[in-house]
Amino acid sequence: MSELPQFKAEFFKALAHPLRIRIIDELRGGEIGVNDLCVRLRVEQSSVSQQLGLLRSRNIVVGRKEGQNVYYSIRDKTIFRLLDVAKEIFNNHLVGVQDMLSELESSSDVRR
Amino acid sequence: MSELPQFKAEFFKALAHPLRIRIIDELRGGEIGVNDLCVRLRVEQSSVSQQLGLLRSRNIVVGRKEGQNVYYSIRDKTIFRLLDVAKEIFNNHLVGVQDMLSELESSSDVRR
DNA sequence: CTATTATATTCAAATATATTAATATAATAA
DNA sequence: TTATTATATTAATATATTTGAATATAATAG
Repeated sequence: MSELPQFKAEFFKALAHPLRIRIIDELRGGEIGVNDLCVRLRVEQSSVSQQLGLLRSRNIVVGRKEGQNVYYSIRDKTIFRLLDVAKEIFNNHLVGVQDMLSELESSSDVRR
Repeated sequence: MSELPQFKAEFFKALAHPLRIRIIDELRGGEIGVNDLCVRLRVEQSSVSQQLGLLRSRNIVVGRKEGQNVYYSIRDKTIFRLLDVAKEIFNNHLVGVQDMLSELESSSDVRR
């Protein structure tokens, strides 16, 4: 039997953290240094490094050391596509909610 | 600031479980009953129901009761696309591993 | 060498999730 | 009603993850 479900689950687990998502989003524009990341995200250095470490261990991100700075980038940009599809799913859900709301409105004849 | 990262993280968390991934994959062919799911996945009923419950609570899946059976289906098929993109990412990684292996081989001159 | 700056790691406590077995509910059949 | 079948929920325990503070490392400046 395929191991793929197991791998996929672990991969999604790596993405299942708000700060990690935010970090990945920041990397859309290309390589960025740790310090910059901390400033932009307004998160303390130790937390950012921790999550970068996790992403690194899952091969989602790669660091390049230059002097005393480390610049990170996404290893496989397909991940951005993944996040975009996730956003699309949310948009669909939001539409669903709006539909529900307007149905409620019209059925109770409150409007106008 | 956007709440999207938080939502996305929770969504990915819902997908971050091998059995839940397998369940979703089974739903690609359309609606399927709980019992069928248990048989196909060779997992006991209680575990399947538990994970279905989780997926239901996250609006990923929806159940339709007919007699004593409950048939589940995916609420938004965009999720299949998400899983496909995830698979693509794995394929990329596997290629990367193969590259690594062949580099090792050639650098140590063990081959042929 | 010492101090400073950038980044990473570790640790303990809190919280969350997974697992397994047991039990509950609900529909139907006898 | 009682028994049976299908599904869902609960509870106990085990395991994993998150968080924040402290500390470690590594590069460079003085």
